[in-house]
Amino acid sequence: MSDALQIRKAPRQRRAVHTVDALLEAAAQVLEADGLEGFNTNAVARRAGASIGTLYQYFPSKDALTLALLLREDQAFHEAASATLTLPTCREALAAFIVVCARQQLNRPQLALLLDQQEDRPDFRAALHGKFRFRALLIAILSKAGAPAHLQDDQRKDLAAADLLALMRGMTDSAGGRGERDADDLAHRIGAAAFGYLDAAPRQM
Amino acid sequence: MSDALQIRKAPRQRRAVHTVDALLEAAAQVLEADGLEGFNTNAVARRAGASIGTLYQYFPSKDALTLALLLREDQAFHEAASATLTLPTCREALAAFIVVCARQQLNRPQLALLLDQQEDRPDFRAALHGKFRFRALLIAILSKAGAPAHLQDDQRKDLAAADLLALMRGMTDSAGGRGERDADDLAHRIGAAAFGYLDAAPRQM
Amino acid sequence: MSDALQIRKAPRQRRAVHTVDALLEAAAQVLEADGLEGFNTNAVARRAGASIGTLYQYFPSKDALTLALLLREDQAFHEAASATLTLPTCREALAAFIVVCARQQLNRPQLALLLDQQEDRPDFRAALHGKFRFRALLIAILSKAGAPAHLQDDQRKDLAAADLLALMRGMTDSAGGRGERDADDLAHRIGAAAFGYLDAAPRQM
Amino acid sequence: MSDALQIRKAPRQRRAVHTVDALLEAAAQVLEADGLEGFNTNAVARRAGASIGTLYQYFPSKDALTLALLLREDQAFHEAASATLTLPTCREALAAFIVVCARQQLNRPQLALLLDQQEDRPDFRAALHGKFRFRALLIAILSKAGAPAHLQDDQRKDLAAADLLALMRGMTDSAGGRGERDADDLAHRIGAAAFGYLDAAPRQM
DNA sequence: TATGAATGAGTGTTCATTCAT
DNA sequence: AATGAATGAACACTCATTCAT
Repeated sequence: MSDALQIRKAPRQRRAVHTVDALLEAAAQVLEADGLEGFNTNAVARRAGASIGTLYQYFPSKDALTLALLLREDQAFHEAASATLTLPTCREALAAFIVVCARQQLNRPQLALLLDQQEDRPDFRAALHGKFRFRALLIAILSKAGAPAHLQDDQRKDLAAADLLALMRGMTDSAGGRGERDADDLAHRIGAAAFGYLDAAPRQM
Repeated sequence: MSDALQIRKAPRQRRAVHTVDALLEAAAQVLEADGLEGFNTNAVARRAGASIGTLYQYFPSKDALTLALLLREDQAFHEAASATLTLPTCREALAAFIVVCARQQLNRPQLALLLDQQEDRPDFRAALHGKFRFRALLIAILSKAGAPAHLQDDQRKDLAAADLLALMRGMTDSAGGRGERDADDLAHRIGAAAFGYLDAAPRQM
Repeated sequence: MSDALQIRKAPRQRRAVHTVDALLEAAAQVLEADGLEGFNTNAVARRAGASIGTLYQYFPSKDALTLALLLREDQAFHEAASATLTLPTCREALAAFIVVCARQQLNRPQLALLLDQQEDRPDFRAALHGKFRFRALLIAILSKAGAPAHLQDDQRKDLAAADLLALMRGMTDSAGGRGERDADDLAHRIGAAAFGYLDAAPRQM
Repeated sequence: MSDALQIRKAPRQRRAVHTVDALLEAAAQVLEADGLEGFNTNAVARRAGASIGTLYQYFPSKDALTLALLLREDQAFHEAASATLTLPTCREALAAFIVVCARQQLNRPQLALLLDQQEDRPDFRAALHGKFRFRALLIAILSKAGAPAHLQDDQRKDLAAADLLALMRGMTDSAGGRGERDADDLAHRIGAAAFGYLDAAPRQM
């Protein structure tokens, strides 16, 4: 279980690097085109123009392939999202973060949706810092100057980060599914909900 | 495609009604316990104490079974949600609607999550008025007295309904996945985001 | 691992019983004809005139099938061997035991040889009392009247039983491989070695 | 069939000799560590620190590798066994022969067991004089002074050699499998059976 | 000469679905 | 109406072997 999700061997020759790339891109395309039910290793290999044996030389299992795709897709996304941390205030950073997320999602919406669902699988959760890295990012943003007073508490901050992430994910997935293409408009609407969430008074219990 | 998703025959005898109920409840339990990957017709029949042949007498395909389960789960939910239409103002109705959704989701969170995902399948979308019924409901709520002025436009109302639904779904699924149990607290947080969304000024383009 | 080797479901209808029998006999024939390397589930199903799905309805894995075959082959053999316990003296019982073994082995020599090898697999050892039942039998025989004095010690008895079993197995497998057909002659030669073994003075250390 | 089992090319350079040795030793280790089911060419090459291509430069097939290993393991063994021919009497030579066998087997028991089984494969039998060489040796021993009178007949001598070899193989494999380490004690027990076999009167038919 | 990337037939196994009883 | 035996296409994965570099 531990190494069953790791890449099997690092490609050394240039040809091999190209093959791995082709396999990952093929995986993305199959997932987009045929959904989870059409996502099988034979189809991925075929679309990559590789043999099934080649696929398994680099990925020890179907799950390892999926995970590698997840990581690849999160890569650039996470870097862009991290850059928002340089902004001084909570509101600025959050707004920028939302824009980054919306753009990412509308880029390849079908793919993003399916990968979002895969990220929730417990075995992936374990092998992945991804989701949690995004949450950590959001927590850092909520710790910046100008954050609502009631978010001083770490526990509340944690919950707020989870809520905001979920809200964003829900809205972006839905927008992607409906074929929206204007990321900035989507970001604006998400921002409305997110800032509404932050500015609301906490519930009195 | 036309009848492949319809129930095969209406159960006439009381015993048959009971069998169908048992099959649906078994389907729900298998889905909750073993997830999508453990959800297969043999397992459902076994858990229902019925034979696989019996299952196929009432459901012409696995998809028909899934769809029937979806409808069953939406039934009570939809009724409770409809009741909120009796409330006079938009804010009251929306608040009540959110409470209903949160309670529904936290009732059987795992099941609700998986069914939410199934609802997105294109073939189900087509055969299902469900999702759209909820959207229609929400549109009706947004047409009540006290709704933001910028939602006069039908197209904007449509978009807002989709956004709010997505936002709620994202937050409830996430809360359910984290094991939250306090539906009213969850509803309060969702409300914060939802009303924030509604009260925000529309984007100037 | 625990139930992966057990039969999956007991056949209820007469047709099913027949199918299971056919599968086991097909397994035996494939093993005899094509050896371990030709022994695969598809070949077994094909020879049984069944589909691969049917095979897996009764045997949850290839190993379960192999194990079931092992048990089937040991069944009659073990019963006949047990009957030798009714004989009064150690020498009579052992002689009879050897005859039973020789006959069993020369009956389907190729099959017996391959099954002997399978019996040594650790996972089968665990799931099987078989081999040990034979050893227990032999130990009981060595405890009868007329057994050599130096076999009073339980540990020595144990070792002697293992040695005799191994000796018999080696000689019968070899005879079977060479195509011998005269079980009584083989038994006579085995007896010579076995009684020589028993009558020899233990080593002075 | 003719050259598929032969070594592909004799290693000329010293480096190549070393490579072949490393491959054979790696084969032995893989066989010991992981059994027949873990014994594959990729694993052997990896353990030898060579590439799969290199392996196939020296061994045209997996079987050729196995066969070469068999020959290597028999080499020293056969030489030691041959030396017993210098002893004058049948009993002395046989006793010495047994000791040599026991020591060989307990040296690397797991390996010896698996190679014993491979030796029985028909295609190996054909390509191998090994087994028969040992039988020839034993026949020579049985022709020495002091051999039982009833072994004058060549056919009987042949059968006795086969029986004794099988008996020894059975007992040594079993002892090795049980983890025995005292080769001399094992040899003593084998001797008891072997001499018992020789001294017994032939069966009257 | 050595490498390791690539191949693809083959194997174990699952599961939706049918149909004789 | 209910059963459960049977089917077989489909899929994950392995491994002996080849060949361009």
